[in-house]
Amino acid sequence: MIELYVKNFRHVWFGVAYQNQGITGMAFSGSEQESIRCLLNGIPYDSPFQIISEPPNSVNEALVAMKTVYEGKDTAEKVQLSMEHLPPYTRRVLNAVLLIPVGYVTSYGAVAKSVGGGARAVGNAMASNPFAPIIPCHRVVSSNFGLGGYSGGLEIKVELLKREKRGYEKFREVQIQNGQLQVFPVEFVLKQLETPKKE
DNA sequence: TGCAAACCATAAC
DNA sequence: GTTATGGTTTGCA
Repeated sequence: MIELYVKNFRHVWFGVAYQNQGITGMAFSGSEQESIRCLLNGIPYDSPFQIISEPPNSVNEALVAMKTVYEGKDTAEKVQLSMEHLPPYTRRVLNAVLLIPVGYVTSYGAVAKSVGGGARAVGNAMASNPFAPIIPCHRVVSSNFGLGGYSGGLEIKVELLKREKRGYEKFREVQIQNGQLQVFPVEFVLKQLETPKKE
C-alpha cells in the first residue's frame, strides 16, 4: 500500500509518497489536487494507495525540507530517499545533482561529463526526477546559461533560482562520487535572463 | 544567429 | 530487438 501525504505551507501544497518505510516520490504545486495528481503520476497505474493526514516522522521531515528548499533557504538536514525503483543511470545523475550547493547552477553537459553518458540523457533524468525540489534539478540549466526546462513550469524554476541568489562570483568545483562537477553562480543565469531582447 | 547532425539512456512497441 | 523521444550540445554556413 502506498501512502500519500499532503500539507499546506503558506499557499503551497507539498506532497510525499511513502512506501515500505521509504520516501518514493514528492510533488508540490499551488493546489492540493494538483499535488496529489503529480504524486499519482509517479506510481504505477493500478497500485492501491490511500491519502493519510498524520505523517510519520520521516515524512514530516521531508515535507519541512521541501518547504525550506522551496523558500530558497539553506537546507540543514538530509532527507532519506529511496531510489531503488529508478533506473541505475538516473540514480547516478540524481545523486550528483543532489550535491549542487545552494546559490550555484550547472549544465546538463557538465553533469554528463562527471557521471558519464550524454547531456540529453541527463535531461531525461531530470525530467523524471521524482524528488523535486529536494533533488535540485532546478539548478541544472543550459550550457549557455539559458534556462533549459522544468517539469513544474519554467516560472517556478526562475523563482527558485532567484531565491537562491547568494552573491557568489566565481565558478567552483564540487566533489561527487567519482569525479568533479563544475558549478557556477546562479547570478550567471539571472543576469542573462534580464538581458533585453534586441529589437 | 540559425540550422543540422551527433549524442545517449529510457520507454514504448 | 528496434524505434522514438527528449529539460542538450556543438559545429558550420
